[in-house]
Amino acid sequence: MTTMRKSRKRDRILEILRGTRSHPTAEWVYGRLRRESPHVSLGTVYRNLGQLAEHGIIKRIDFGSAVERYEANILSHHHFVCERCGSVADLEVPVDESLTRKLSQAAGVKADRHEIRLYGTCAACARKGRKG
Amino acid sequence: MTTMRKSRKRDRILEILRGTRSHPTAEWVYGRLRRESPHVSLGTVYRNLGQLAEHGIIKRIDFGSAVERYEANILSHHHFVCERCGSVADLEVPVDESLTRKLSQAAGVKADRHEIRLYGTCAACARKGRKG
DNA sequence: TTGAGTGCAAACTATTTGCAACTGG
DNA sequence: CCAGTTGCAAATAGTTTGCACTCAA
Repeated sequence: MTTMRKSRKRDRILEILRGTRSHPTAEWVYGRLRRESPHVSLGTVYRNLGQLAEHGIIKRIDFGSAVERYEANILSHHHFVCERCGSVADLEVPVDESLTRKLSQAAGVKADRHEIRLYGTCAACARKGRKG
Repeated sequence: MTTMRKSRKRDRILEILRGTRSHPTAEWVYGRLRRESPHVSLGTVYRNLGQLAEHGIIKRIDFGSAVERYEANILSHHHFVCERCGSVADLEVPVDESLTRKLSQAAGVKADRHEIRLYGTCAACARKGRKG
């Protein structure tokens, strides 16, 4: 993680992201930024979003990898995701179906299911030492 | 969603997936399948995994899109994901931090945070009609 | 001055698709 | 026989990277 110098582009990218309630893609941010900086490159947007995320100023939301994963267990269940190696494991705990209704009502949305993801370090990675 | 004929390859793909507790990628399944069918193509694996998922026989785990999304809200919060259009919205409900510990203990893993994702149909999509 | 930031284009990776041959019902 | 399945290769889509140039500290 390198130190961050100040940059007009990055500032604007952050402002754009802060100015929306949606959870935009890099492409969307690029489109917005291009209105004021027609020559900005998509690479710059990716680089800056990545840096901002690395510094904890914004968040990237996905499973930590863009790769699709599949599982044969189609019963509702939750997952544990290792933030070091990206491995995924099923949680051996019962799913509280009523939580979907409770959360939906509280949040004012219409959902028919929910999934919980626990994030941490898996046993294998923990064994390999504490450095990141 | 087309009808599914029986196919040796698809049967094996399903068996391979059922034979692991990991949550493999298409590439991983491909590697396994190639041990017994050296000429199988990656396209076949993708097509079959996709079909099995479409028919609800297996599950695909991700946000419904392989595109990375970013958000400026770095405080812990949950999300609502529309299964029609893939849009993501923050849930305006407080996060129960103690749930991380409770779930971790019950599942026997070491996690330091959790995230809940509600899945359903967003208001905009619901308005556009019931067909899907 | 010097290392970070940028535009541009090329490279990469994961996934999808067109096509001709094959196969199950 | 006919629609679904497959291998192969080419095409996409999203993301990353090398390079030369610019800019901030």
